[in-house]
Order: sequence, then structure tokens, then C-alpha cells
Amino acid sequence: MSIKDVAKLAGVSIATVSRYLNSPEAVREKTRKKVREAIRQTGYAPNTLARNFRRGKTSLVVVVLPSVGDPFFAGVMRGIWRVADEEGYSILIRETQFNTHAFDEYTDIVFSKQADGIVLLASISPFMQGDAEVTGKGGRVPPIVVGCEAVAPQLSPFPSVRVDNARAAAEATEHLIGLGHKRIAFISGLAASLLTRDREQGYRSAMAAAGLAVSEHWVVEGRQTLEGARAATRRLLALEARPTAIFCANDEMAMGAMREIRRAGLRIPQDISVVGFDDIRYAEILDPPLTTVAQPVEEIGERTMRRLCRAIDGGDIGAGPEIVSHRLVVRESSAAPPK
Amino acid sequence: MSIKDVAKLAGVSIATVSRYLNSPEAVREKTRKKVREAIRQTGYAPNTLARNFRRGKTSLVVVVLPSVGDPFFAGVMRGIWRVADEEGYSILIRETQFNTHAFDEYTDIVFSKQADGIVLLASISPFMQGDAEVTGKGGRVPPIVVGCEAVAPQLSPFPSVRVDNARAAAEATEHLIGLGHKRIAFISGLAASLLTRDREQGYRSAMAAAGLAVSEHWVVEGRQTLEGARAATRRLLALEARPTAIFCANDEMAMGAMREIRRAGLRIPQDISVVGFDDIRYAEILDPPLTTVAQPVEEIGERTMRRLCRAIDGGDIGAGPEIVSHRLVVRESSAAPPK
DNA sequence: CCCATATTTGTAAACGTTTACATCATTTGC
DNA sequence: GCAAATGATGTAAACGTTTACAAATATGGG
Repeated sequence: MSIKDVAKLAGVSIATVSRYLNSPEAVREKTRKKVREAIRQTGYAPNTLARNFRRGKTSLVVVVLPSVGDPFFAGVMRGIWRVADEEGYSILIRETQFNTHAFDEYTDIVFSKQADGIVLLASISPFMQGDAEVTGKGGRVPPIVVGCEAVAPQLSPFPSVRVDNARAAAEATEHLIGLGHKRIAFISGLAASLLTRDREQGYRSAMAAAGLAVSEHWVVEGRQTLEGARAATRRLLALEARPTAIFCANDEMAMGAMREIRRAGLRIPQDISVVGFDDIRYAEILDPPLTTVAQPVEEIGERTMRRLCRAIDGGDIGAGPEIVSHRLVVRESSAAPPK
Repeated sequence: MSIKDVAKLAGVSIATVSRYLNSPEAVREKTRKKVREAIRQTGYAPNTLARNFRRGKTSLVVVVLPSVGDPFFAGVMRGIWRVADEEGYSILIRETQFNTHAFDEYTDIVFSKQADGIVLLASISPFMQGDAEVTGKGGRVPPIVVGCEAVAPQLSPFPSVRVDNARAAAEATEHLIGLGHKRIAFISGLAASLLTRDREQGYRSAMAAAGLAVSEHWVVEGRQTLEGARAATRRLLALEARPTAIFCANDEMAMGAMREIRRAGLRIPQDISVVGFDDIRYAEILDPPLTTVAQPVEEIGERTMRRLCRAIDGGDIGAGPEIVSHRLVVRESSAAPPK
């Protein structure tokens, strides 16, 4: 059941069979027919393991993300897959469960030839431990491209693809300010996530630009999860001067916030406005439909993966972030504050 | 940067280095120290590609599922991952996008050594094309275990892990009947999916057992998607004798149904009750929280993967389905019908 | 019909491991 | 202290491909 058996049956050398498989135009039609028939008879399928070994390529790419359950990542994955299929890669998924991992844990995947490259849809901040130098063994950085997430300033040359999170968060905040809100709360994700910090910073700068003070009680950590956001919202609703709007660092958390607001007997948006971030596919079917910032998820996935492929092939992929455009999608969860 | 370099530097043979890595107890501590040091100095990492090739094992398992975006599968994946980590497997994900694939497309993955086995979270029905015989090349069936989905009766010996879909659907329907509903609609998934047919059959048998006729207008195809269910619901709401309850073949579709019911200005559950299936993590935070059938998703994932691992190791995994228990979770989306 | 050239095929080495077997070193029992 | 037994290490083959190079065969021009 190996190439040898096919060769024997076809009466040719194994080199010819190999050529038949990899560059058929290099073998005569008469021979091709013999080989084709021999393959049919033996039911031969090339041993991918041996092939990859010989080629020194796994044809595997690892995608590291915090949580597969998150519908946001499903969109990014779709983009990654499209390119992966084109380029002949299979995708290996590793969930971080929001844990941080050491730099080596990722780079070793490449150095030990478990995969050819890595798409990191998770925070790169743990990488900064120790000095800011990010190098793999032997001083070379393996092919890694960061998608969606922000990258620590010290590592700014690190290739990434994302929206301008600070700008987008500022626009979302400005939208609420424009509606007349003054007491706007922010539910952040994980403090460790740079992306979250960028969004928080956008929120703060928009508030400052409008001359609005931000009470420290208004900024609460939603831990990037629906449950975390529920707890955060309960705290916000218990405040003496209750916020009239809540801006959540992502839609998943916005769903949690909406649930708690409802549970408290308040109406959205009449009593409280809610704005999310990501525009996951559930945003539109929430009740009321959620105002949020849309990211071109598939495009991010595609660009990230494409850049990674070029890096794997040894091409020049440039340095630093590639910024794609976001879009504020105004739906019915945001309106003017109550009088 | 290969085992050879380490051996040279440590002044031992490559066999010793290999032994150091795979069965350290077989090498003397003095030698171990030399090797350890050499590995440290060279920054050597074993070449997984070569190792897998030599061992004839990919240590990869492919999980085939209709759609990663579906939160239901996220739970199953978690269970699969837990076992995969234990057993040293990495997971490759293939999305079918609800398309059916030929039997060979799956078996070839194993025969061509791209992976050691397959977890099929998708319908196995396309396999039935031609005769009912399911055999791979050379007459042997590669390690495949079906999770969640039903398996065609002709293929009943095929190993699978799932709940009793018909029974569970019947119980959900009985719950609605018990509340006093008589006009109960059913939004099915994809007609091609056997799982969907089982659930439909459960619904029909419960209706029949209660002496309730099922109008053919009440059974509509939701195409397994949120959008499909919205269209289906619109059709149901336009009916002259509008149903007082809708049972959806999964929660994702229930979300779509709820959205459309709301949009039509009707209240849940006062005007219409809704029941779903799966108990995805959003079920509880919907407004109102969704009555649904809970599946032990992680357990399904674990059991499926465990059975697959045994199959890969050549062990006996028995035949046919392994049934795990479901549970009707009554929340607020179901109540007595309007007078 | 022969030589030069182009095309097709074959030979054999290489990729980096693991492992059976042989060899060498060490311990144990007497 | 020696033989036997045990333990540690080395040698070399094997896994199934791909591919550089050599060899053989076909093609074309004169």
C-alpha cells in the first residue's frame, strides 16, 4: 500500500509514480495510464506523514484563541479557513480559555514542527515578561501573525491585523454623548488584554473631549464573559447615581448587561442605553437589536492568514499593524437618556 | 539542530539522545546530564514531523461539524479537547457548512495519514449513497465515531454517542401539551439530517399519543439556521389558525423564532410559547429565558473522543449508539396558551 | 540512417527519528 | 578476583517520500 507497490504493479520506478503524483506533465501519457491503473487497483493514497516529513512542511497552522464558543471568532475563523483552503493548510485550534501562555509555548509549536505558523487571536502581552525582546530559539522569530488583538508598544513591529480599537471605542462613546448621555459606564474585558485597554482608552478620551468626568465606579471589569458582565452590570445598577448608558467592550458582554438590566425591571433604551462591540450575528436579533461597532471579521481572518502564509513562504510581510476599517452600527438599544 | 547535533555535542550516539527523550529511565544519570546540557545549549526541539512519520501516527484527530459558529458545538468541542489533551491528540476542525460530503472524503483523511481518526458531529446519511455497505478502501472502516448526530438504520452498528432525540423531543412536546396547547408547530432543521427527523418523529408521536392532529402547515423547515427559522416563523404566524406554541429543533432556531414573534408584536409566552433544543449557553439569558432540552454536551464530547481513541489504539469499542441522558429544562418561554 | 538534442525514466541518497540487536561496561555472587 | 548476569550505550536499518543526477529512450535535422 505504498508507492513501492504501485510502482511494482505498474512496472515503473517509484520516482515515476512520485512524478505522476506531483508533476504529471513530466510523465508520458502511456506511462501515466499504467500508473493510474495501478493506483486504482491498489487503492493507494499517498502517505501525507511521509510526504510532509520529506518536504519539511506540516501544512498545518495553529490558531490560538481565547474561546471557541465566542461567535465573534467564528467569523474570523471563516476568513482564515477560506485562505487556508486556497493555500493548502489545515487548521489546528488551541483554546487559551483566557489563560496567558509563555512565549515559548507558541514558538515551540513551530520549532518542533508541529505546525508551520501561528495565528494569534489572543493577547500577546504575556510575551513581554522579562525583556521586551521577542525572539525564538536561535534568535529567529517564527511565523506568527496577530489578528484582532492589540500588540504591546514595545513589540509594535510585530505583524498584526486589526481595527483601530481606540478610535472605534471613541466613536461609540461619542454616539452616546451625542444622544445626550453624560453618565456613561464602561464594562471592560480582561484587564490583561491590551485590546480592552485600547477600547477603554478610546472611551476615556471621548469622555474627556466632551468635558465629561468619568467616575471610577463607572468602569468595571466584565472579564470578557457574559457572566462577568452580568455581575458588573449589577454593580452598576446599584450605584446611587446610576449610569444612563453602558458601553460594553464586546457584544457577548452586552448580552449579559441587557439581561441584567431587564431583570432589574428597566427598559432598553428608554431607561438605559446599551452599546456593544463586534457586531456578532446575534446583535441584530437581540431585543432590542444592539447598537455596536462592526468589525470586518472575515476580512481580518483572511488578511491575517494571508500575511501568515507569506511569512511561512519566507516572503516579506512588513512590520506592525495592518488597520482595517470598523463601522458603527446604530440599532435600537441606544437612544436619548431619560429626562 | 537535529538529534545528531545534540549527540555530537554530548559525545553520545543519537540512539542515546532518543532514549533520553522517550525513556529517560533507560539512560544513566551521568549521561542524562550530558544530554540535558547539550539540548539546552543547542536549543534542540525534537522534530515532530520526523517522529510522527517514524511512529506512523499523526496524533491528529479531525472533528467534522456543520458550523463552528454554533454555540452548541462549542460545548461538545470542550469535552473533545479535554480528552484530546489527556491522550496527546491535536484537533483539526473541518466545517461542512451543512453540505454533505462523500464517504471517501472522510475516510481518505485517515487512509492518507492526515489524521488518525475522525469525530463526526455531522450527519452520516450521505454515506448511504449506493449500497448500505460502509467500508473503506481495503474493506476496513477507519476509526470514526459519530457524536450527537443520528446514524442511518442500515448503519446502526456504526459507533455513536448521543441522546435519545426522539424521546427527548416527545418529552418537550408533552410538556407543551401538558400546559394545554393543542396547536403546536415544529420548526425542523435540515431535512437531510437524521437527527432532525428523529426529533420530528418524537414530536409527531407525542402529538398522536395525545390524540392531537398535526396540520402539515405546522411543520416547517428552519434549515438549521437562525435566518431559516425566522422565515419559517413568519410563515407560521401568517397561518389562519395560528399555532399557540412552537417547538424548534434547536435553540439557535428558537432564537430566530423568538425574534420574529416579538417583531410581530406578540408576547412570549402569553401569546405563543417557544421551546428549543440543546440548552446552549444563551438559552438562559434570552428574554424570556428559553425552555429547552439540555444535552450533556461536554459528556458527549468526552465519550465520543474516548471511544475514538480506543478505536485508534485498535481496541474494541463495541457497536452502535451509546445513549446519554437528556433533561427538559423548563424556563419562562413556555406557559399555558391564551384562552 | 546517424548524431545531437530533448524528453522520459531509473538509481540512489536524503530527510530525522525510533528500535532491534550487538557490543561494551558495570555490578553481583561466589 | 572471575564468570555470569545485568545494565548502558552504540550501530545500523527502517519508515515512505522527493529529487539531483545518471541513464535510457524518443525526436528531429541533416
